Amino acid sequence: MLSERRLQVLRAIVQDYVGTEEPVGSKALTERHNLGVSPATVRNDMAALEDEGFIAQPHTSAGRIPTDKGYRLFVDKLAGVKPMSAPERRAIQNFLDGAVDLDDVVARTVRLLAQLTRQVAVVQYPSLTRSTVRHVELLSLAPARVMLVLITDTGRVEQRMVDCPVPFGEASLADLRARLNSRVAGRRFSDVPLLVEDLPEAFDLEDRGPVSTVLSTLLETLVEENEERLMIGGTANLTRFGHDFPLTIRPVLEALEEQVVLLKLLGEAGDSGMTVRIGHENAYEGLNSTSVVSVGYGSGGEAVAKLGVVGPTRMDYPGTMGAVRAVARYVGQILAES
Amino acid sequence: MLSERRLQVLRAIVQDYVGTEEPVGSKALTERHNLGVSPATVRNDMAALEDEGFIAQPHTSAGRIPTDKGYRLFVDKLAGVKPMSAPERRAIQNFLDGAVDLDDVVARTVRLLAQLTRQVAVVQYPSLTRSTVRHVELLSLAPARVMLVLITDTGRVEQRMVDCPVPFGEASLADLRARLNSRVAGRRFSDVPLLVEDLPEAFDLEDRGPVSTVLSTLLETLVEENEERLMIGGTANLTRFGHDFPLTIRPVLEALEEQVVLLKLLGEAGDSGMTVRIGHENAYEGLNSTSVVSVGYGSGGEAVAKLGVVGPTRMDYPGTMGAVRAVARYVGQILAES
DNA sequence: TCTGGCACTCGGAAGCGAAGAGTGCCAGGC
DNA sequence: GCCTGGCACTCTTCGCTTCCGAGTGCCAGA
Repeated sequence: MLSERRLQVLRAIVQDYVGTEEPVGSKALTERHNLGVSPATVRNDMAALEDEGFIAQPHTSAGRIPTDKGYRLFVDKLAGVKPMSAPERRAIQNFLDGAVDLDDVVARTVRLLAQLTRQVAVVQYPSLTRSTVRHVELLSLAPARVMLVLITDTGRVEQRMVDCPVPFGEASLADLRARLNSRVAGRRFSDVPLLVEDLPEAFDLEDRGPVSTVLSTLLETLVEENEERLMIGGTANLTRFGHDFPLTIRPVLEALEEQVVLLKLLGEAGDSGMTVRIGHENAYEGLNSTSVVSVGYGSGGEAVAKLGVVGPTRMDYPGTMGAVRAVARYVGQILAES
Repeated sequence: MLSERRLQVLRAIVQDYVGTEEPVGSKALTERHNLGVSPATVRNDMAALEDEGFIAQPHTSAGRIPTDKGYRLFVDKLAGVKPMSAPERRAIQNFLDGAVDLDDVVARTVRLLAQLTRQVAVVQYPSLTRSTVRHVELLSLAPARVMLVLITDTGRVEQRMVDCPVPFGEASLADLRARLNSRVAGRRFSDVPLLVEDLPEAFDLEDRGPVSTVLSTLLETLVEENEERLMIGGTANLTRFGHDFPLTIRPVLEALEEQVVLLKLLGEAGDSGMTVRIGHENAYEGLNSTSVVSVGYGSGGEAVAKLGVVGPTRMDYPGTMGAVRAVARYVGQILAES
């Protein structure tokens, strides 16, 4: 177990390194933080911290920088979450309040997060399966062609074209619409499959074909993982990443382009509470020198999707976590209101 | 006027520079292209080209690189559009054919363009005002709350929430829906305002309020410029930009994040045919060292939106133009089919 | 008008040395 | 037993000089 002072030393190293972006030495540490001991003592502590793998030296005659393990300890034990100031909170609320629809909410959230944290922001659209159905609409566009529109309580809208094997009468369609809505409106999407299972039986034999086609499309829409959309922003912040550019930034940009990777990234994060993945803790290789701070957000108490930021492992964790948490909270409120 | 050979020299310089990314000297030129003259002669030609402002020297003892003006001449007079090969065309078609909805078409187009050109791809969603109405749907979500859903012939769907001042009866809503569709279905969005102008008069006095509210929301949706959405991709290709990284890449990333800037960029491009904007020809300062190749695409003969790529001025113009043109053509076909 | 030759310029790479930051270790003090 | 000041040592960084070569411009001759 590390002594109290050694933890203080580690905290000081992390803070200084995050601030200056340069390896920090024993002398500078004692000058900037009054630890009450001499540089020589700090040196001993540093040697111990290095033995334990919390810090490392880039090269022999340089200061120390925290390792992923060091950041992990810092986040878990040494630093809290820095709350947003009142003006900041007001600004967040004002900015988000101006949104006109779900797309706008998400877009604004991305911008906001990117600006607050000066990092890359990632916001997932409220997921279908965890939302509840507000309304299902069926539009007859052509005799054998129906458009299916799903509206969620979070304001998200999904539409899908359905080509029926045989024409579908307007009356039957209205019937289906009515029955469908009376069964599923207000229910969770994940419950829908069970709720509509026996629906075709209520129809005449001739209509069962089209009804089944529509229903199976509906179910498809629900399970389709790739409908998990997300939006990213603030990539220009990547340029503040480090000095060794192309090598660092490239894989990150590539990862950000792969929505699958990002969704997995957010998906892996714990379901409740804030998750911080540091450096190599990220499964995806390209993000090994980045940290991901993410948290769920939702209209009620329950999370319907996640949002977060991607930044260098050398980031201001307390501040970033504070911003992410605050933004998630307000987005949840906005969604609940709409 | 420049002699034929001098134009050849310019063409050779552009080609070599694009290939090697290094200033090209007179000796290398004569070796790689059989111009039939000696380096000394080429040197004279180069001096002339430099006088005219088509090429420049980064520093005294280096080779020449093309200026924006040089690229302009190259694009206008010296190079054609390189057609895609048959296998490439097939690949494009196959890739786009798999799309399930409009979002998917746009997403796939972006990926495709980025991969083909190895540059940043920008694809604008089919614009509302230039499309025609397929269907307008009104859903009653609550007594005084209506959801307006617009469906275009290109498959695009827009929805908007409408809060009515007073409750709106189900029957009246159905009436409005029917009248609205019979008037506007199949018509161009730009004609809609005129077509619905006198619609409120057909209703009872008590319903005119809600009807007007719904209609004005409809019109709002149509004119709202910021509803011009677009998608970008391939930003990882920016890392192949140049050696002087942060400085070059930063403003470009910033520009790409500003949808307004990009829309303006595409908007400025000529309405028909391919447009190439080279370096300083771009109004936006951050893109002064990039070129933008864009072209309109559409389901019929007419362009409903634009797509293009953003890359370094030092790009393979014939190849890029060929790819952009081919992709635009196939996207148009896909939209027409759906 | 083109060509070969030649002197000149200048940027980039390589080599060298001094400076400085930071460390590890040790002996002595509290 | 822990902390401290001192000291020798290690490396990186920076500036300086030198050298090399690519590329040019110009000129005289074919």
